Amino acid sequence: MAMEAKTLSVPQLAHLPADSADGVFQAGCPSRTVLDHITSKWGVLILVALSEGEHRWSELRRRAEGISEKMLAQTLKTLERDGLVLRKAQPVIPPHVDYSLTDRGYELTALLIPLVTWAYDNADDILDGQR
Amino acid sequence: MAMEAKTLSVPQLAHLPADSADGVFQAGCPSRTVLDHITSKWGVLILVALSEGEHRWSELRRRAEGISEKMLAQTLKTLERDGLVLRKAQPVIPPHVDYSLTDRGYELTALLIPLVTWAYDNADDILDGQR
DNA sequence: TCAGTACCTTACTTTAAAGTGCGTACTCTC
DNA sequence: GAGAGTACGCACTTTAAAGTAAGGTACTGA
Repeated sequence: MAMEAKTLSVPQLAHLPADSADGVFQAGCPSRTVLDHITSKWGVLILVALSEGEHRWSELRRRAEGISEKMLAQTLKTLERDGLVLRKAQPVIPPHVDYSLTDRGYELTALLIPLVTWAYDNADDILDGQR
Repeated sequence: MAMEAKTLSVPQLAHLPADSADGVFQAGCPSRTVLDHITSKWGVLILVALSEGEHRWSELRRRAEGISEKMLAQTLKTLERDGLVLRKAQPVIPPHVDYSLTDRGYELTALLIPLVTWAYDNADDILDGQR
């Protein structure tokens, strides 16, 4: 049982399914747009935050430290338009709005979270190696 | 009435390992920098291209359609500094330089490829839903 | 000789992303 | 009745990312 920690069994052959996703290399491919949205600085953070459950506007603002109100609004709007985030507004005063993930959003965060975790785990090593 | 079709069996409790990667939400966290590199527009494409094996400069240039020479140079330099890409230059003329992934690079692309594949598979759906 | 290839670098310009600050229309607390 | 909280929208400015264009080297093949 020793150190199972991060012994990722490096799959030297992690290929793209060449027949299907090869198109990302083409300039006009729509996947480029989608990729830009989901790999955007704040997009990643918001998606990951929402993977932990429903959040209100102000909770997200506090969670994603450093985000401005403008960027939060913009990011949420994009993700909502992409069908990744669901916006539920209650017509009360003061306003109460809940954000959560759609099915598609959950599907995506399942892939995003390992990436973020990897970045976190490797960040120090990577930046240290640059003297 | 009963048009709440979007309900989901929320299958993925794909949580962050809260104890470890939670720090990404903090403003000064080094993982933010690393995340920016590996989720950059061209960074993703170059990494995925290299996951298919060694490539020469001009091969990468052709593969990642639309990239400028400046961006290719810059992206490769960043990835090399991050210890994700290996540069092997043969001192011949005309110059011959091969780029490949390091172990760490392979580890990363193993996570990146599912993401890119997902983006490709869902791109049309996502963009169509915005009429 | 003269274009062509391979791998870049530097300088300049354009564009898109992000930040700043203000206003709104309420209500609830001090 | 002053101030804070809530969820934004809008206009403006700053800054960082990206594109454009040109140049450079040391050759090779025509």
